[in-house]
Amino acid sequence: MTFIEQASDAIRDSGGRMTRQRRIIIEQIAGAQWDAESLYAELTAAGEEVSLATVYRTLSVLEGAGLLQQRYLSPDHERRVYVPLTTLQTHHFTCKGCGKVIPFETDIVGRLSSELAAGMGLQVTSGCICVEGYCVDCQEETT
Amino acid sequence: MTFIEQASDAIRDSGGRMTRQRRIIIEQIAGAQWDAESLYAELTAAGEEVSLATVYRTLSVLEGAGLLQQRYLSPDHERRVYVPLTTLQTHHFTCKGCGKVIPFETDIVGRLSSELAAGMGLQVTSGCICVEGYCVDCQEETT
DNA sequence: CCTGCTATTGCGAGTCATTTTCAACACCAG
DNA sequence: CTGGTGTTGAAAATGACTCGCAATAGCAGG
Ligand SMILES: [Mn+2]
Ligand SMILES: [Mn+2]
Ligand SMILES: [Zn+2]
Ligand SMILES: [Zn+2]
Repeated sequence: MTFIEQASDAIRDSGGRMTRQRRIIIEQIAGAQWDAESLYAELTAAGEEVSLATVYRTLSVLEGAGLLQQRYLSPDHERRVYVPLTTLQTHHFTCKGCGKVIPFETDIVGRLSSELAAGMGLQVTSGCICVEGYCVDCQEETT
Repeated sequence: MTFIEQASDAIRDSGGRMTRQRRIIIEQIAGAQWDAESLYAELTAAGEEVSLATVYRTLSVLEGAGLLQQRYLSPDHERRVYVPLTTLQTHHFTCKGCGKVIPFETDIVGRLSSELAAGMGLQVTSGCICVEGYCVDCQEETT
């Protein structure tokens, strides 16, 4: 079952409707992560008619359905992106030099959850990891 | 050397001036973490005269000097707080049940930095880790 | 196919934390 | 003291959303 089918089902199962706007948004985000503004810009540039408010609303609906997760790309909360859960659950490193976003995988949230559960009895339900610094290219430049 | 002395030195060393407003802000944040609005409310409640804009600006200056670090208390980055680097409490767990914020210490950012440096050559300069879930009390209630 | 109910949309207005503008002010080196 | 300039307060501006509401359009049922 594709991401788009999953999304349609999830929306219909909760009494929602599949609209033209939702369809184009879902198709666009099926392949990669997007933040609301960029996704909106991309769609309108491609001639699709949809409003920014609807992009925000649809991303929120899909997140509620468990099909997307929101992430922040840098520690200072610059940009909120939504990642489809079909892609591997990654976190992001943002280069302060060139702005490049480099995804990486880690089970650090899982490890932290275990530590907190064992040590303090805390039950972690969600976590956010954002790191920034300098990529290989930008480290060389400053040398 | 106290936090206040450190701050004064850092400000003067960079060509800045120690003003009445900066002094009271520095004294207040020397002991604990604050977000800008709360710090402002606390100071004005205590009869101190300072503007919210100056609170924001001073926190930013101190962060630039390396004396404070900003943190978000929950994964959805609701509240930004500044923590003095003299205290060791570095990260925060927010309870979704009662709103309690529980600080904890971990070298998990350090470990992640090492992993990224070794594996991908990335140089991490700052990172943010925020976790939320349920505290011990709130776990019991739902049982 | 119609139809009607109501979920959804578009657009403007509203939020809200944070930043900026700019004229008045106050540090502090000399 | 005093001038130069770093800082401040108040208000306006930002930016990233979120909301209100009338118009629109899915879609279940007939
Ligand atoms: Mn933001
Ligand atoms: Mn974070
Ligand atoms: Zn780079
Ligand atoms: Zn709790």
